[in-house]
Amino acid sequence: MFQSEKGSRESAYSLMKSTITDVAKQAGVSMKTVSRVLNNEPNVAKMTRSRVLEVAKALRYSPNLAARGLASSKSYLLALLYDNPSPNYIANIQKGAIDACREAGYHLVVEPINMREVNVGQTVDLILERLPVHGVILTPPLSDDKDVLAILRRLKISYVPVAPTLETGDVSLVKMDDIQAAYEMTEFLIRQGHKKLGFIKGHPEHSASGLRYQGFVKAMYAMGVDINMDWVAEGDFSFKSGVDAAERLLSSTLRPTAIFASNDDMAAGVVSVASRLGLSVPDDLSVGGFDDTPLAQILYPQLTTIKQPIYEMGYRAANLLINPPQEDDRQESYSFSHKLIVRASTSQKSE
Amino acid sequence: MFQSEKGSRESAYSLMKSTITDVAKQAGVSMKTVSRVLNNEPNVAKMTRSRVLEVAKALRYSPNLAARGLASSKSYLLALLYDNPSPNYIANIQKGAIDACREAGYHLVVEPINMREVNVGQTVDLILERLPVHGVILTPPLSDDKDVLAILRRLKISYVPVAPTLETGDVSLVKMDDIQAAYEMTEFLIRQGHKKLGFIKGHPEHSASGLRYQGFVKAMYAMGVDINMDWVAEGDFSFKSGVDAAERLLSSTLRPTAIFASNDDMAAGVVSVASRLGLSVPDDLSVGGFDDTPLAQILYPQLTTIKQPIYEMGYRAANLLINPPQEDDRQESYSFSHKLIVRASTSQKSE
DNA sequence: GCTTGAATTGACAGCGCTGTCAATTTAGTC
DNA sequence: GACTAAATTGACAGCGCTGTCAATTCAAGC
Repeated sequence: MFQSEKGSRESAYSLMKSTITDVAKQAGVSMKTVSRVLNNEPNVAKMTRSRVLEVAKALRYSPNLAARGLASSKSYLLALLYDNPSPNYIANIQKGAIDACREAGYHLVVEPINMREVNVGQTVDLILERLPVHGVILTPPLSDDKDVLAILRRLKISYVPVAPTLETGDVSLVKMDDIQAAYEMTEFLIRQGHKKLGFIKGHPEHSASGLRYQGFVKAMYAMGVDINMDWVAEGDFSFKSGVDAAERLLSSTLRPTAIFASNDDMAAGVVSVASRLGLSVPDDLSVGGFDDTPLAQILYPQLTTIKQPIYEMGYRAANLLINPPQEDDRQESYSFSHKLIVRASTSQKSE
Repeated sequence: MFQSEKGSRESAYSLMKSTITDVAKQAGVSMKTVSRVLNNEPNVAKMTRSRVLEVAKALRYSPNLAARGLASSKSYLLALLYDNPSPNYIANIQKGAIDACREAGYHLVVEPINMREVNVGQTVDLILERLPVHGVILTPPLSDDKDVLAILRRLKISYVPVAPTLETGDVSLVKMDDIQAAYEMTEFLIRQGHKKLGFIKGHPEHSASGLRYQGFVKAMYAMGVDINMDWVAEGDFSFKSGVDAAERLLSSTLRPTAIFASNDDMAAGVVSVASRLGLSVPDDLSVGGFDDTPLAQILYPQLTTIKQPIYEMGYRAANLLINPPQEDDRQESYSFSHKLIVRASTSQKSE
C-alpha cells in the first residue's frame, strides 16, 4: 500500500507534484473519497476525512486546476472585467477580489475591455467562451453595459456588477451609497458655513456621476441652500476636466466659496487652478473630492474627500461568486459604507 | 458527415459551445488534424488547413482551455506576480502583458505577493503548484527575490523578471536603463545651470534605487560637479519620505537649487515642502522626478520627469513567455528606452 | 440474528484535448 | 511502373479529476 508505481515518490515527494491517486493510495481509500474530502462534500466519515487531509498535507498535494476544470466544468477562475477607470480604483477592487479568491483557492484573471471599441460584445464573448471562468466581476461602467450583461446571461456565467445603476433583481450586486456620500459631503460644506457651492459632475457614462449629483442636489435642497446652475459644471473624472471646470467656475467675479468635485482628480484640478489664480485653499476656497485616492494626501493642501469602500466591494463581489448565497438569504444588493475624510482643503467659511 | 450526434447543433450553433470533434466532422478530418491547425503545427496541407479554419470560424469554435491544459500541460495562462509598488506601475505592466496575451489567446492571472510575509516562498509555491501557468512575470522587487526564483526553477516554470539587478544569464529579462535615465536627468539639471544638486534615493530594496543613484553620481562626475553628501537623502519611494527628505534638504540655509527625486511621488513631496516654505518651484528650486506617473501632470507645477517604458516592458515580458526566442536569437536582456520629459518644475538657474 | 434504510465508499466512464506512433498518401527517382 | 523517402493524416490512449451509480458497511429495530 505504501508502494508507489511511479518511482520513489516517497523519498522525493517534496519535489514532485503528487496526484490525487498518490494521496488515495497513501490514505488507503479511493480517489473519489479523496476528491470528496478535498471538495468538502458531505458523507465522509470524520476519521476518513482527517486521515486524507493529513496525507494530502504530508504529500503537499494540490489539485490540478485544469483537470478539475475539465471534469467538473468549474474552473476556479474568476474574471475581472474593467474599462480603465483610475488605476487606483482597479488596483483596489483587484486586491479585494484576489484576497477573497485566495481564501478559496481561486484565481483572478484580469481583462480590460475597451468600451470605445466597435465590437465590445464580440471581444467579451471571445474571451469568455475561451476561458471557462466560474464568475465575472464587472466594474463601472461595464456594470451597466447591456451587451455585456446579455452575453453573460447567454453563456450562463454568473456575475456580480459593482456599483451598477440598474438593479435587475435577478443577480446580487455590490455597491456603495453614492447619493448618501455626496449628501454628506455637501452637508458638511454647508455646515462649514458655505452657501455658494459649486459642483463638478463626473463622466456622464459612469452611473456614479448622476448619483453623486443627486446627493448634492438633495442635500442643498434639504439644507435650504439654493443651487446656482452657473456653478455646476460638467466634467469627466479627469484632472484636465477639473481644471477646465474650475477655470469656468472661478473666473467670474461672483464665484463659489466651496467646490465639490465628483472625484479627487478633478478636485486636484480645482486646487491647481486656484493656486494659479492666487486663491488660497482653503482660506478663499474650500475643495471637496471623492474617492480618497493616494493623490488626496499628496496634494497640498490635502483633500477633504469621501473614502470609498472599494477594496471591500471587490472582496465581496468575488466572495459572492465563490459562495453564492442560498436563495433564502440572498440579498439583492450588498451595500458598503463610505466615510467622509476631513483634511486641509476645506475650512469654516469666515464671514 | 454533416450530421451531428449531439442534437441539432447546426441550427443552433451560435448558441452552443462546439468542440473540436464538431469541427473535425464538419471538415471531414480527424480531431488531431484540427488540433494541428489550431496550434499552428507544421505538416498540414494548405488546403486542409484553410478548410479547417473556415469550419472552425463558422462554428465559432474556441478551444476549451482546461482540456487543452490537461492534455498538453500548457495552460495558456500567464501569471503576474507583484508586490505593490505603485498601482500605476502595476496597471501599466498589466496592461502591456494583457495586450500581448490577448494577441495569442492567453490570459493573465494576477497574484499580489506580500514580501513582508513570513513565508513568501510557501505562498508562491502554493499558488504556482495549483495553477498550471505557462510562465510568470516578475516585477520588482520580486524580480530579485532568491526564494521566488528558486521555486520557479524548481517547478520548471519559465519566467521573465522585469528590471532585475542580477542578470543570471540563463533567462531573458526586460529592463530599462535606469542609470542612463538618471544620468540624463542629472545632466539636464546641470546644463540648466544648476551646480547645487540634491538627490533623494528610492527604497533600498528596489534595485532601481541603486541604479538611479549611480546614474546621478556618474553624471555629476562626468560634468565635473561636486556631490555634497548633505544633499543626498534616503527615501523609500513614498510621498511621505519625499516630504521628510525635502524638509531636511531645504531647511539648511545652504540649500540645493535643484533636487532630483528618484520617483514622482517623492518629487511631489519636495514640491509640497517647497510651497510650504514659500519657495517657488521652479524659480527658487527646480525639481526632477522619475516615472511620469499621472501625478506628474496633476501637480502644480507639472513635473519634469523620466517617462519609463513600463507598458512596453510588460508587453515584451509576456511576449517572451508566449513566444520564447530560439536559442540562436535569444538575447539576454531586452532594454527599452525611456524619455526625459521636460515640464514646468525645472528652469534655467538665474544667476 | 435478521431486516432495513441510511451512511459511507468505490468502480468506472469520460470531460475535450494533445502526444505518440503507426498508417496512409504524395512526391521524387531510377 | 516500382521503390523510397517525405509529407500528411488518423487511431488511440490518457492527462487528473469528478459525476454517476452501484456496492458495501453500519446502526437501529424487531
